[in-house]
Amino acid sequence: MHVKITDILRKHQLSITESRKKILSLFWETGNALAHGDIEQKSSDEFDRVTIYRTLQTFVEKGIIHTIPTSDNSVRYALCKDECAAGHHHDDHVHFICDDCGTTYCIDEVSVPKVKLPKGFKAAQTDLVISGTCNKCEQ
Amino acid sequence: MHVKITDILRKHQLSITESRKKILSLFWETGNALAHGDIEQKSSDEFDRVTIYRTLQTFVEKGIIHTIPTSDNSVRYALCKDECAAGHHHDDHVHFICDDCGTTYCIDEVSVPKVKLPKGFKAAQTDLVISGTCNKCEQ
DNA sequence: TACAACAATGCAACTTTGTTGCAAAATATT
DNA sequence: AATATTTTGCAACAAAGTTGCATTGTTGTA
Repeated sequence: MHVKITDILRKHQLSITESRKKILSLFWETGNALAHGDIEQKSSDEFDRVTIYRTLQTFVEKGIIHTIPTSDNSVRYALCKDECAAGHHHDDHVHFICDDCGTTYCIDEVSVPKVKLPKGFKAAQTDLVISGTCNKCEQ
Repeated sequence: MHVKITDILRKHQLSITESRKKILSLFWETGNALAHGDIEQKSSDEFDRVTIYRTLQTFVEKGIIHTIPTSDNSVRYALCKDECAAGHHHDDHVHFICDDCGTTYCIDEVSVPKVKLPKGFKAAQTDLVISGTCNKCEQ
């Protein structure tokens, strides 16, 4: 498992550091999306806040993680699929945010439908974010 | 025009105040979505920052405006259609954010396609946000 | 129209979130 | 193992958002 993580970093031409390994493994273990705050809590003062900001930024630029827009001023991040390359994200799956527990899922099974835009509008990225109740909070 | 604005406030059982009239008319005049910062600038020290926060919050609760999720930690707000009621928003149109000029459009012509979710997931709200280049920034 | 009841505003103080520059430490390269 | 490069932590700051409370403004009623 640990080997896998350093491989990912190497693959994206990033030097192997403690913080990058730790933060990347957090995403790996959690499975779901994480906000900056989540990472700060889970790494519990292991790293400086600034380091987390910069690491996330680097990961996004390199195509290791992608952002998920939200309406509550807490952008979330999730692991990209292999197809993602630096600068060009291909995350055409749906994201689901649970109103109860706050967990953010990547619904890989469902892909974002293509949308026709009015003349002159050119789409670069499309995000479909659904909020509601997840399968754990549902009774 | 001014009559219309007070009517909207009255219709949602809100008392008519200067700040509410001003902020609501800003949305009306602009047509596009506005972030908190935009409103702060456009009302140029006419009101306290706190008042703007609270006014926006009230408008969302009452169903006068709705939020548009973004990936840059600057939630935007736009006028709801008539069908929106307090607590229940029905904004099933697409939102477009221009990467160049930052303008956020409500693309009313296009409606959000329905999506099948895995078992146990119940959707309350669906947001389709597209970013790219708008028809003004396109040459 | 004036008055009482209520709601909204402004202010101050504070918390949280995000940013920048620079010296120290860690990583990579030879 | 030694040097060049990158990353980190610290400090200081800027921006964004929140809360309590006294003051002001709004509404409904007499």
